[in-house]
Amino acid sequence: MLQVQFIRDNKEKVILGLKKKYFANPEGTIEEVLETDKKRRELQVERDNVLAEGNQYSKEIGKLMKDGNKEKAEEAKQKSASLKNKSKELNEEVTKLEKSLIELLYQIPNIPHKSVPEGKNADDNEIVFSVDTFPELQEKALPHWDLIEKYDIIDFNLGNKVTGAGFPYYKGKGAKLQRALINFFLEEAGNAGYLEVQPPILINEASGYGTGQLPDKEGQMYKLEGTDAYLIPTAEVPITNMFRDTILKSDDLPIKITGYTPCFRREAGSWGADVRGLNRLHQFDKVEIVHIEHPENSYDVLLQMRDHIEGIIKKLELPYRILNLCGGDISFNAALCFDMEVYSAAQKRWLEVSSVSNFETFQANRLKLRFKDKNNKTQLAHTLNGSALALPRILAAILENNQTEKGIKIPTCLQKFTGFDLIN
RNA sequence: AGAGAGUUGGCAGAGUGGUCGAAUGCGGUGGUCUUGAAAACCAUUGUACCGUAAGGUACCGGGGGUUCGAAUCCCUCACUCUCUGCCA
Repeated sequence: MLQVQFIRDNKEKVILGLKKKYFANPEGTIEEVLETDKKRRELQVERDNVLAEGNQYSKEIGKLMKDGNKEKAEEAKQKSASLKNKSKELNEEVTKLEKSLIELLYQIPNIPHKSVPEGKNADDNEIVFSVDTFPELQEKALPHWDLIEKYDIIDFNLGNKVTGAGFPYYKGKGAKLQRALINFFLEEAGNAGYLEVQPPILINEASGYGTGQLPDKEGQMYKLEGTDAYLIPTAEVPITNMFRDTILKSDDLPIKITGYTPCFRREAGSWGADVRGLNRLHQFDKVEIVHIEHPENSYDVLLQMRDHIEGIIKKLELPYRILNLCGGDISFNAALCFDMEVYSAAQKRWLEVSSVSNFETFQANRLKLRFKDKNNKTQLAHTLNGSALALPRILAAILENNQTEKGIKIPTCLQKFTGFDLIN
């Protein structure tokens, strides 16, 4: 959520940013925000004045009662009572305006950073880097959904029976490979200085609002009946919300946290031909990295995070590319976002395996996540996060790219975790 | 899940209707003293909104109510602790 103060001070900049994001009717929305905000402030002053007057009377009454001057006290009571009614009315209006202001602000996405490319959709994303050599597969190369069956390492039908579509069983070497990937990712993050946490995988509504999944993406999460709890769509939610309603000390920053969790996504409406096999699931595993940073450092840090993720992909020996998402494709919350994609050679497709973003103060404002700066002033921190990494598509790419006649070769970096070097 | 007791500022802990944004202690910050440090002493030390400022308003777990006036009384929800039950 943008700060009203920021919108007030940077009206034109905000409108231009919203246009870059292809937000409908930026001028009208911003105008509405500013008007609502102005009215709110005016009414608040009025209400506060009435309350101040009432407080004066109350103090007076106290004194008069003590002095035993009942008549005058009664008089003052009458006046105070009428003021009270007035302040109640004003207060209701202020509350109403505050509510509509917040609702308006919830609809407004983050303003893109200046280096976000212009563009309407995924075709306009800027390719920051791409490998130029791709694995050459034998003629009979199989897509991963066939390899999975051939080696009996993942069972979708069992998942269908026990739970439903998109909840596969990993079996034998498939399950071990999953575990190896999780361990490998966590170890890499640990070596890079991240504190490992194991967060809850259920979150409450306040947390959903804190990181921006609510109110707009409610349909993407599973809600537990009879509770206000949701299954997490990403570890970002429970990890970043660790710092909700927090004022950090200056030297607490930077904060770097990693965590492995399963992630749950309803993916309502996006089920179709493109999502066979591991390409899109309702439950999947992911290791996430989260930063809380000083505003001055956040863009350097974003690149460091990108490097970290790139390093992991390189160690896995997967062909990859890095995209700088354009204004039309970048997510609601992000100011700048890089997508990392690996090439899955049998499908002949790029698969998104990570997304690393700087939210600047957009999340922090909702979270009330602040820190004391050098001058002991309280200001909003910057939050960043990235997947490092999401498992299923990495698995798909490993299976497809590393298939040989003898079986599937396990990347060297994983072998100490799997205990085997071939799936056959 | 049942019974009882709680929830106050960074922490500990007073405060049961008016001058309480809140005693006191600890901690933090600045200063005096000292060659330096400790100790001692003095001052200062919550958050948010409005305002150029002076200042005003709100906040004592969340929400609602009673009252001219609520940290204090009432209702409700959440959480914590103790005992009982259950349990990986």
